[in-house]
Amino acid sequence: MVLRMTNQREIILKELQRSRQHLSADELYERVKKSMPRISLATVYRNLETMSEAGLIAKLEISGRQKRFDYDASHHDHIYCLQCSRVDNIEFDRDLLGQTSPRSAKGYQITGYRVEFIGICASCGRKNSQRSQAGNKKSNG
Amino acid sequence: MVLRMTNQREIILKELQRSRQHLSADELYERVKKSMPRISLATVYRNLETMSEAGLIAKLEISGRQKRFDYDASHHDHIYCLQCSRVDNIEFDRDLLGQTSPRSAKGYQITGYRVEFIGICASCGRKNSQRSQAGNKKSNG
DNA sequence: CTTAGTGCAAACTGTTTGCAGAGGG
DNA sequence: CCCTCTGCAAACAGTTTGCACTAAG
Repeated sequence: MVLRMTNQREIILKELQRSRQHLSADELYERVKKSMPRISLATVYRNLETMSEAGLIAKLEISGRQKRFDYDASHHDHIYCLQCSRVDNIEFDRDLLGQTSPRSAKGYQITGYRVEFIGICASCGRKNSQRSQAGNKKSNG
Repeated sequence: MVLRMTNQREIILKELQRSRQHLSADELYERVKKSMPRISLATVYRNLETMSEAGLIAKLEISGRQKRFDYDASHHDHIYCLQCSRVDNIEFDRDLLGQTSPRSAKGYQITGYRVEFIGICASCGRKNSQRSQAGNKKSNG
């Protein structure tokens, strides 16, 4: 049960931190392969799981999407892009929601809540407005 | 593009409504099979997709879990059980969150947000307290 | 040395798709 | 009649697992 700091584990963790993004297992695998070509995807999955259990990183489970991993294990909320699935941190007054949210409902004992913001990221927004500019003279189907 | 009300579609819809629960595609498939044994799981998936696009039902995408479908298509929030994955409706003051939540962040144009409550449902809570009663005389590992 | 961790391939879960034939309007 | 819908099987994406071998402590 003692956690060993293997080469693989270290590289995965460093790559995730270096990215400053919320990467999926396969994105991370592609990056890590560059410095360790024989690493397997299963190892990446196993280590991400282990490290998120150990609290070194956080596992993000966004509705209906591939899991992503966060170099920042502290509790915070996220926003994701409808178009490209990119995930970023978001800050808002979580306490206020905590005050107004119910403590129990329908016999449930409530242990927590998750807030996901949904939107269009800067780069997709830019692409969209370029596209609609171009399409202006034609129709917009 | 015209929606046909086939036998399959009707049975799926009625079964979902009758259940008054938030069922997954395969749970629904098992129920529907009783009155229509030759129906295929693909048909269930296709119809759930079609009907949620048409606004007849709602598709629930809960973090890191199988999709579930809601006979009530109106917008409301949900709570799910950590132990058995059961999903129920929950009511809370959504407007208040709307007022305090940001309208944009990190270049994102925010189009919505989703709140998920997490907890232990009544029946799992009961099981747990029975178990801990029984385990009281021993240790609690 | 011991036992956690690895690479590989194969399994598994949830969901989607291509196809030829069926049936709703 | 047409064209949407169906059942089936096969494909697919993301993730997990069994196994024999490797390496960290």
